[in-house]
Parts: sequence; structure tokens; C-alpha cells
Amino acid sequence: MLNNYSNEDKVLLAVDCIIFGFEKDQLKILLIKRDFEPEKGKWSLIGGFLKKNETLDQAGNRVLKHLTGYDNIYMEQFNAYSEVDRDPVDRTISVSYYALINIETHSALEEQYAAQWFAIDDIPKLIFDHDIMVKHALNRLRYRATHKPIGFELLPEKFTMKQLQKLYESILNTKLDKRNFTSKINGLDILVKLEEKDMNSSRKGSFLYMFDETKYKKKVEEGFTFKI
Amino acid sequence: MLNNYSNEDKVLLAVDCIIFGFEKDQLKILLIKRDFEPEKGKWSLIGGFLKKNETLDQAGNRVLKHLTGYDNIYMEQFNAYSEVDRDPVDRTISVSYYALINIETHSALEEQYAAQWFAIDDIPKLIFDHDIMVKHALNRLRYRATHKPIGFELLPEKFTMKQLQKLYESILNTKLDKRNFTSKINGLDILVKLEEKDMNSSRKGSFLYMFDETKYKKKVEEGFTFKI
DNA sequence: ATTATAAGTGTTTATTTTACACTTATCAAA
DNA sequence: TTTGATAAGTGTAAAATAAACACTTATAAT
Repeated sequence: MLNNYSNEDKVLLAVDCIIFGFEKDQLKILLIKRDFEPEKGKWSLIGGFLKKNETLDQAGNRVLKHLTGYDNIYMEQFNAYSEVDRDPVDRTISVSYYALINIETHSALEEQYAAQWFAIDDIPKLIFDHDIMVKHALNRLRYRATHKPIGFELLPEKFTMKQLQKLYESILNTKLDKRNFTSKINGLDILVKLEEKDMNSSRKGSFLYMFDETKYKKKVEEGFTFKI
Repeated sequence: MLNNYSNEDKVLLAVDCIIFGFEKDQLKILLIKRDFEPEKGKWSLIGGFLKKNETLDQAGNRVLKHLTGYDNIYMEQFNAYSEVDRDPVDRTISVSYYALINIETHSALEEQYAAQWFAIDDIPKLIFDHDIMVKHALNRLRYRATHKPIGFELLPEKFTMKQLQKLYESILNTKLDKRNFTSKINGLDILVKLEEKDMNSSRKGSFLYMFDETKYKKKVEEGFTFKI
């Protein structure tokens, strides 16, 4: 009586991750040189196959850790890709995730692995349908940025208001007014202004901020609409 | 060299559909009495297994047609569910879809099949993790209703402003002000007001509307924020 | 002391959203 | 044919939010 699914087709299930980082005022994604056939040596998203005894979330984290060394990264599932011929070797459905990561605090790992960061408007041709996945992930990230706070996972612990503005500008692909941006962000009440200044970018120096993690996460739960 | 995926695990991939309809001012979903083990006879979402040579979208449509007779239905994929034990028989990942359907023009089909419509706040206990899927689908539908026009797929060809308002109210689970609603909707410029009146609901009668399909679909592309 | 540079800060206008209640068209009943 | 009942239809004022816009200030380097 049990096991009456035996006539059904089984397929390979892949997990592919679009890993966003932010560095030098630029939004970037992490790509890897694929080390197996087909398309060996071509640039690819971080990905791998789901194993029998793990969830998709677990597979995403395992794959990410295995290929980049990164652990405990913020990830969100966003779409399944199922074109019959998307992978020439075998029927593979891919569930994609986007991840947010602070490049600086996770630096130096890329070298031991074959991963490399690419600025968002300088991405090489990718294998299979990975280009489309990146496009969709960007849309999702844009939506995310206008409906929930963003930055906690992407910026260093302490950052300037300008860095935060540049993050929004690069995600939304637009220029924002400094005064309006500042008051909008302050209105969200998720930042803590520190005494400390960053003296690198100007003589006057600019105050550093941190996220108030509790308030930030509360706003992530609630959501809002951030009009640009 | 090819077929080097042979060590990877294969899994069953299911497609489950949350089918929304609207009837008698109520948002409803279509459920089916499951006709195979396990959980035979229990209420379940419309679902089935992906076959080797079809996409998920195709599988969704095939399953829907097979179990309800409905064809050519608006569907959108929204999430993959992958808990290891979600199906007791075999490892099955489910990709869920929500669908929108006009109950009246598709009526009479339920009887030949084992499907039945349930008002959204009167849904029986469902098998596996289908309850969670329904909850997520409702959230997705709410999001959809506040960011794109909705109703074309759910309402009959001709409908009153009140019907449309009731649709929004039942999706958003809230009461709306008649005047504000009317001017908001008219502001979208997606409706055509007919000469014709519906005389069933009042002595005065209420004008019937249709969607301007071109404008409607354009707005669906663009998106907006519908503040309630 | 002077200068150069980016940081920091408020106000006014335009737009959008919300709150709110009376008149009208029609059918049914007297 | 008049009257009454009922839901449809309609507008405005106040409040909140978003957008546009430019000068002052703190500091390091010279």
C-alpha cells in the first residue's frame, strides 16, 4: 500500500545561489569557475545538488560553505527553474536562492576557493540559465530593498550614512537625494549613531552608524514601502 | 564525460496548486478528496508529480486539467517545500502554485471530479504541509492585490463596482470605503463602464464594468502600490 | 591663518491618502 | 399615481507623505 509512487519520475534537484555583496560602493555577486563537466571552466553561480536527507535551505548552506567557506549566511529562496533542457546532462530542476553577505568580514576566503566577486554591471556570461536567475534575483533584491530594511547583512558592522545611501543607490540603480534619504532612513528608526567618525573620506569626517538589530529585524518582519 | 551526475540523489518533485475563486462575495479555494494512499479520502490541494519531459508550469496545468477539467488557467509559481519528512512515502519536494479562476464560467465541472470549493475561512484540515502552503498562498495573493491589478481572472466578464470592492475586501481581509475605493480603481484606468445595469442587487440597479484587457495587462506588467 | 573638501542639516511645495454623508434612480406596494 | 424603501453614486477638506532644493560646518593639509 505504501510506496505507491513507484511509477513516478525522479529528477535531480539543484540549488543555485546568487550571492550579493557590497564593496567600494558597488553591488557585487560571487561567481565560481565550474570544476566539472559540462561547461567546466566557465563562470557559474554557486550551486550543487540536493541530497536525500536535507532540506533545500540546508543544501543551499552546505553548497555555499563547501564552495566558498562561508557559513551562516542570510539566504532566501526565490524561484524554481524547470526548462526540460536547462542542463544538457540530465533532467535537473534548480531552486534558486539569493544570499546577502558582508564582503569585508568574509574576505580572503575567495582565494583558497575558485570564487570571485563581480560588480553587478560587469558580470560575465554564465552557464545554462544562470543569467536569467541573476536577473530575477536582482529584481527580487530591488523589491526587498523597497519593502524591508536592507544593509544589515551587506554592510560592515559600522558604516557611514553615505555608504548606506550608496548601497541603496546601487541596488535600486538610481541617484538619491542626500537630505531626503537621511530623513527617510532616520524615520525608520533602525540606526544607532555612534560618537565615532570615519576620517578616511573627508577632512571633517563622517559619523559612523550601526543597525539596532532588534529594531531592524522587527521592521524586516513588518515591511513597509520605501519610495525612491 | 557526460552523465557525471550519476552519484547524485534523485527525488520526486510534486506540484501543488492553491486555486482561488470568488463567488457570492467570498474568496474560496478548490480542494480535492485524495484518491490514493497515503491519506486517501482526506482533503488535499490539487497536485501531482512532475514528469521527466515537462516544465513545472506544464505539470501544474496538466494536473489541474486532469483533476478538475479546467484548462488554460492563470497560474504563478511561488515556493518550494522540502522538509525531509513532508511526505511519508518517499522523499518529495513540492513546488507550489497559486491559480486564479472565475468560478461561474468554470462551473459544473467540480461534480464529475471530486473537487469542492471552500470559503477561505472555512477550510478543513489538509494533508501534509498543505495548510502552510495555503497560508503562504494567501499572503502572496494579498501582496499581489496591492501591487498589481487583480480581478480579471477571478470575476465574471461583467461585474459591478461593489463586486470588485468585495473581492478586494475578501483578499485583503478588511473593509474599504466605497468612495475612496471607486476613485482609486478609476484612477488605475483599467475599467470600462458599460451602459448596462445589473438589476439584481437593488431597485436602482448598478452599472456593470468590464476590464480593459490591454490596459489591465499593462498595469500588471508595471505594478504599483495599492494602499488600503 | 587659509583653503579645500565632503558632511550635515530644514523648509516649502506638491502629491497622495484619508475621513466623512447626502442625493438619486428605480421598483414595489399602497 | 404616489409613496416608500433600498442600494448606488458621488465630492471635498484635512492630514500625511514625498519631492525639490542650497547653504553652513568641521577638519586636515598647506
